[in-house]
Amino acid sequence: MGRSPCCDKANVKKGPWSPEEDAKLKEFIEKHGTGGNWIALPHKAGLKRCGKSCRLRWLNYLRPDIKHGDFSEEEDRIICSLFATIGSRWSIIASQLPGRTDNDIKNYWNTKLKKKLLGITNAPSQRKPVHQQKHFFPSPISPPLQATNHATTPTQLPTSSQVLPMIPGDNYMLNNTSLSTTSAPSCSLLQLSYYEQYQLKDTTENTMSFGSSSSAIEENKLMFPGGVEYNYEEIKQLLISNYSGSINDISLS
DNA sequence: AACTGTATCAACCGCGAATTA
DNA sequence: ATAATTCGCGGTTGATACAGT
Repeated sequence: MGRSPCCDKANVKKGPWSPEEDAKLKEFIEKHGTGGNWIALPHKAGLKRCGKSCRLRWLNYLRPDIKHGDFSEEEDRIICSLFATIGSRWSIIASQLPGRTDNDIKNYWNTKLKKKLLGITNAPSQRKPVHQQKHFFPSPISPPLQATNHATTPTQLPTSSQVLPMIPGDNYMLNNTSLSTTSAPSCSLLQLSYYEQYQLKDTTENTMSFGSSSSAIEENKLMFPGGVEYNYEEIKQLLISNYSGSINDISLS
């Protein structure tokens, strides 16, 4: 059995919303709320729209606490930190930025921020390896989250103890080995440590974890969000050279 | 001025998860 | 327990604006 459509496609208007439709939807929701049923809402509100379309319009544009306009440096930092940690979980990222919607952040990332950070040009061959990117992630790094939030849902964020930042001079554990960061690892490498626990994938999409025991690497490549590949050995050596602890190697076997 | 390529962003689509009957 | 329904998410598309030639 196929999935039933959420609405009668033939009798539903699509495309941009008119000011009149906006006004109708806004007035209805402000008066009656959503009633917990988006599918029934357009009929009640006198709109020839799909419920999903109404929901999207309200959440992304009409609701009163929406923040429009340019993103601040601080918002950039939060987005980058979270993207580095959890990837393209836009709704979670949006929950950390009051007034911003997941759609907004997704668009902003895809059209501006990604290019700004990766230094992407139209020619992929001009992409720089990670250690040559001056600001692969913004600096300085601030903790994106408080530890007490997001403790229970399946989409939970790492706690602040799981999410670095690593601070030069502090000590950290990696593979049960104590690391000292007195040599002040660069911003890029600090941020790479986010990937160590959560994001590192090889080209066969096996997730790797620098901090645990197993992974498979083929062709010595690491795949980063955005499809950028880097040489594993290169990154490993950079990590090692930036840690002043007694670590001899970062084992992935 | 006309045309073309690129960037932006609102909106749509399909899917999995959650909820309800 | 299970099928149907609804919600919410992330990826993608398409219309429009803008920049460059």
